[in-house]
Amino acid sequence: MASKSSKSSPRPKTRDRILQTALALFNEEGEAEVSTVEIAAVLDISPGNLYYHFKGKDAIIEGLFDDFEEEIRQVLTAPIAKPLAVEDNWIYLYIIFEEIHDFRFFYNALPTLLDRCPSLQPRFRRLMALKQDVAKAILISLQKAGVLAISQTGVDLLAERIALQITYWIQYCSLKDPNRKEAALIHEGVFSILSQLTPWLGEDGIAYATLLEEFYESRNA
Amino acid sequence: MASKSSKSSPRPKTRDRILQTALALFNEEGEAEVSTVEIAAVLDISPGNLYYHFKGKDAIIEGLFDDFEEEIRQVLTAPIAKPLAVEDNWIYLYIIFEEIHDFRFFYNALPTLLDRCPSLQPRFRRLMALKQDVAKAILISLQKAGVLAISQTGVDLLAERIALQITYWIQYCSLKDPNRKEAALIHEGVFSILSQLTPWLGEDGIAYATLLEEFYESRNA
DNA sequence: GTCTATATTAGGATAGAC
DNA sequence: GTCTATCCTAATATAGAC
Repeated sequence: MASKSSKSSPRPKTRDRILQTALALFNEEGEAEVSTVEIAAVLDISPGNLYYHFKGKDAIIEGLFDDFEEEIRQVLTAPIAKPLAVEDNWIYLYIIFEEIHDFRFFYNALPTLLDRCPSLQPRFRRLMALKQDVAKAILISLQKAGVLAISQTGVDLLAERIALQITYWIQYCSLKDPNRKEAALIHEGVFSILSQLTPWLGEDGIAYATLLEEFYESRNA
Repeated sequence: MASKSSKSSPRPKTRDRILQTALALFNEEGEAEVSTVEIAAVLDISPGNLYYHFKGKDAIIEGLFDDFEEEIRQVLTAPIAKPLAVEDNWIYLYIIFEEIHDFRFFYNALPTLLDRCPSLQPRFRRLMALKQDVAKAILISLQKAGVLAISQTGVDLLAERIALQITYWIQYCSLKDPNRKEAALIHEGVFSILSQLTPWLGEDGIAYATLLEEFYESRNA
């Protein structure tokens, strides 16, 4: 019942090519600025053909969301295993950011998009909640391990702020500087989020901050 | 050279009624979903009349931005006077949030809107930078006063996170729960932002946290 | 599955009378 | 300043041949 965009069939399937091209165009120009005709033109197929595969633009958007949801769920449901040290969670942030970047057209007009495709509303909301829950779970495990000296309500607030920052970091940075390279942008986002934990680390805070800055600089040259 | 939407002339001026109605509709349904014809219909004037006052929808948007920019600048350029204690800055947060809420249609599709109205791009970017600069200035004065135990780069990071959170808080909360009342939403946003300062307050942190929660509860009944 | 052709609609925008 | 009437354009969507 979900979309099979993976390696089930041999041929280059038009349906998948449509999704792929639509995604690229949406991300570049914004979903609102891209018409079905344009997608078809880029693919060098007829609009009629496109409509054979998708009932319309909304169906394409839903198809793309299927992919996004699947990938993001994989990331979010996997890592609830080993929190280790604070700095070991950065890899998940990276992956989430990359996922969001890949589907950034979606995040660039969330309210508009969700009320044009009401079926996506609950699904997106569940993803947001899941993201925040995972953040909270990680924070709590760090708290219980004595790494984070933070109160219970502090955890809730922090988890929410982190979830918000993850959601909008890429858009915010792109607004400030549209020419920013993806890698640098994501790297800085991870750094910004992790650096937020510093003041709750007590004595280890200084060491952590140093470590974090080294990590940050390491990719900045 | 700016828009005169204030009390300069006696009559109820159609131009202003257009702006006012457009703003209400944009906020409710999203800018993309509102046509010039619809605006005219709600106002009970003809589309032709609307086009007499504004070259088109983009001109209306720019007119609204003029108002927004003016108001937000007033707030942001005024307060650089007395930072006092941490908790005294909450009033500015309130006002900024209300301003953003009043023009939320704009924030709900920033990337799309800005590349449809390129003239607004540098203006909006300046506003974002100003917001972040003000946040930073306040944080620095608190730091210098010995209230905030935070490093120089810590201030930069914190100011950026705060600016981001201000920008997107309302949208984020509305996505989670569309029925949330404006007042509660803003109140919680102010609380969330201020609570972020707690861990840098050292010994006063506990007192501050308590004070903050009382402030939060006080409006929550 | 894919094409060509075309129907349908709606939004943006203007001309000219009042 | 305001209205009526109308045009233009572009996007969505479908029918029917290949």
